[in-house]
Amino acid sequence: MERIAVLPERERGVCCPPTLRARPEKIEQTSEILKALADPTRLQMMLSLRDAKEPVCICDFTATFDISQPTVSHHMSRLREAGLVDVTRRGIWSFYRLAPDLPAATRRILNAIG
Amino acid sequence: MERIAVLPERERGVCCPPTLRARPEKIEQTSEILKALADPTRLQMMLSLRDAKEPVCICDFTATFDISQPTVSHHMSRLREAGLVDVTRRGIWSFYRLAPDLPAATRRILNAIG
DNA sequence: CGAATCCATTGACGTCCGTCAATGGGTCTG
DNA sequence: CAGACCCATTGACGGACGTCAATGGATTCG
Repeated sequence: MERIAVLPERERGVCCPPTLRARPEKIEQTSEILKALADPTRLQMMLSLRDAKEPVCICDFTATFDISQPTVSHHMSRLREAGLVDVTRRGIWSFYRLAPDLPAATRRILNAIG
Repeated sequence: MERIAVLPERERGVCCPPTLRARPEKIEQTSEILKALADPTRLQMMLSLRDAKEPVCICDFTATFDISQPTVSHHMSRLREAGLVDVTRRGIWSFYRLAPDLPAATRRILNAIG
């Protein structure tokens, strides 16, 4: 059994709680963002919007993914509630784009993905 | 009503499916990583491990978070199954650290967070 | 107006998730 | 060996999630 990097010495019954640098509120908020991204369909949507030069409409996503139109709408609602996305209606169509006021950290995560 | 950036012109019944750049398999895999991170407790744990100079044991997390010991173990199992984390047992203790072979993209996400 | 198109909402269903109490297996100390 | 300590697993439960079929509102075209 190899000795992995610097295992700390310990005494029974004594714990060394790690210091939590981030505020709990911030953690909660970040985990909401991650929840919104943690679905294959929504992730795909977000990457499409990230790389799109123009806003994209629901009908396009419906044509792309192998899921029903209500499900596409449902996912978009979740992205919107998470503040990741932005709608504009024009006639019959609903066009979506990345939220223009996306926090820097969120944008970093999005760019880190792929 | 203001005109948002370049809304594309559309014709009824004609869709413009966005091009999907990432392979579906890769998307699925990334979303698994995000699922593993998308819980406040696990996110906190991952950030602690990211910033820790030494491996951290379960008892420390149990002392830090306001959840039961089985729940702490359960979260660690999920992180391990996602390949994000690595265990070493020493006597009574189980020490965890970030997986040494963490993919570059995963590491970027982790650093992007906070 | 009537038909067609796009989209959001509702209701329902099965599955996964986060949590705990209880239990048991390992390991050290006296 | 007996007791204390650390940890993983199991089983259970309520809640959230992903999906669809059905419905209806809104808008445009003929």
